[in-house]
Parts: sequence; structure tokens; C-alpha cells
Amino acid sequence: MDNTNFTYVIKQVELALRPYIDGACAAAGMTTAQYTALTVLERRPGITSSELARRSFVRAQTMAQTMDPLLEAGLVRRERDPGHARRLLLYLTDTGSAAIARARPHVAELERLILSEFTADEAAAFAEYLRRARRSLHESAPVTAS
Amino acid sequence: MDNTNFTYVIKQVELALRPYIDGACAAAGMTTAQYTALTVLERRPGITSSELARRSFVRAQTMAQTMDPLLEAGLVRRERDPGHARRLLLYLTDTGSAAIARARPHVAELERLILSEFTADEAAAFAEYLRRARRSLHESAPVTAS
DNA sequence: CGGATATCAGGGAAACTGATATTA
DNA sequence: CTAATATCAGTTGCCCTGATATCC
Repeated sequence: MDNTNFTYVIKQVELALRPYIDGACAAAGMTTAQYTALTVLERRPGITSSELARRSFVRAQTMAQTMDPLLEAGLVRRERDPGHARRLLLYLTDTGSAAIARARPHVAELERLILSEFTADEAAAFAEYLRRARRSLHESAPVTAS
Repeated sequence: MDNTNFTYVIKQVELALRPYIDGACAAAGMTTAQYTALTVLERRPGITSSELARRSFVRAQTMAQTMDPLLEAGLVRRERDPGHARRLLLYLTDTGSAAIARARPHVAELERLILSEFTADEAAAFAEYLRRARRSLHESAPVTAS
């Protein structure tokens, strides 16, 4: 019996997390994918949608689909890159910042729930391990099922 | 700026994992949800679909939807609980076991990729942290977004 | 030319809610 | 009566592939 089974447990944690995070985002008038995109945009203003997609492990079309309602609702604005006519740079608006601010406390509470059984040192190690796993996966390329 | 952000990183790891695990399962003729259900069934023969759903953090209807093609294809069989006419107990068939066996090596390789930067001790700690997080989430109840 | 960006069009796996019949 | 199981029916968020036009 496979007693490690990381793929399984990671998926389960993500599934267990989903109703909480979906609820928190919905309460702020967003979907989870939209909230996630907004928080990345907050830290990387002027990023392109394609680059945002790469960092989020999704296709450019998927990210465009996520961004559309945010542009429509005025939570994100975009402008042409002066030196790259093909690129559209994304920026959070004040409305977008306000939306993040509404959801953030709920997400923070969820983080506390996840870590309720962790010491500070353990939480730090956990965060480091997750990022390490992410890096190993990102630096490889999926074996496309023939 | 939230520098821990577990919800975000866990989701990212799951997303990064997805194409690999989907590919591995597809190569064995299954979807990922089906493979996962089969592996749980392997360890818990005679479980009901509802109980399987609870353990998997999904609704009974979702699990039934996952099981249907597996029953149809003969990877899983089910029979009435002798002492509980309402319950249907699930069992892996030989065909089901063979299907798991086909996918397992691919999944094991994926596990090695995830852990390529981990020592044995770190991997064990990582597994323990993931299970601890899962437990904290399972023992609570999602705050339904009002 | 090849490589990256943006976007149109369509599709699928997997979760959800609501409602219903049956049984402990 | 209430709770749990199984199931029918419909919906949604969020990924995907394929194809196309534009720009460096």
C-alpha cells in the first residue's frame, strides 16, 4: 500500500480547501480564479496576461477567460506596452484593490484554520516544502499521454 | 503582502500536478477522479459510495457520477449490504485491480518528481504536514457564503 | 522565417445545488 | 419523524485543444 501518495493527499487538501476559499471569494463578489489573479496582479503590476498564465500554471486562453469579467467590471485595467505593440499590460484599479481587501480577511482566517495544528517553525517548513514541490514540477515538462 | 499564502500555493501545486496525473491516468484508460476512487476502494473494500464521497471531500452525487463508468466497465462491482437494504457495497474487480496496476508506475514516477529535491526525512515531514492540514479542514465545516 | 501575444470557437472532467424515493 | 443512502436532472467554474491575426 502506497503510504506516501502525495498526489492523492495534495488533491484532497485542495478539495477540502475549495468550499472555504470559494465561499470567501464569493462573499467578495468574485470567483476563486479571479481572486487569485487579482492577488498576483497586486504584486506584479504591469504583467501581461500570458505571463500571468505561465505563473499560474494555466494556458493563456484560460487566463484571458478569467480576466475578461474583471476588465468588464473595472477591477483591472490594461494598456498597450509602449515598446511592444502586441503586449497589453495589466494593472489593478482602486476597485480591484478594494475587492481584494474585502476577501483577504476571510482568506487569512482560512490560513489560520489550515495551520491550527502547526507551530510557527512547522508552518514555515510546510510553506517551503510546497514551494519546493512547485519548483520541481514547474522546471519539468508533463509527459503528454500518447 | 501575505508571504505564506497556503491556499494559493496548494492550488498552484495541484494545478502543476494535474497534467502529469491526468496523463498517467489517461494512459491507463481512466480519468484522475476514477483512479483516485479505485485506489481508495482497494484499501477499503465494501465501502459505500456515500462514505467514499465523504472521505474524498465531495458530494454523494459527485462520487456516483465518478463510479458509474467504473461499474459499467466492470472495474467495480457492487452488492446489497445484507444487513442494510438501502446500502450498496463497492468492491474492486480483478479488472479494476489490473487498471490500478497499469497506472501505478506512472504515478510513482510523478511522486519521485515531486520529491526530487527532498531528503527522506523532509519527504516524511511534508507528508505529515499535508495530512495534518487535511485533518484540520475535515474537522471543521465550511462557512457557507451568505 | 520562427516565437510570443491576444483572441475566437468549442469541448470536457469534475465539482455543485435541488428534488425525490427508499430504508434504518 | 428524522437521518442517511441512492439517484435523477440541471448548472457552473475552470480547465483544455485548435485555429487565427498581429507584432518583434
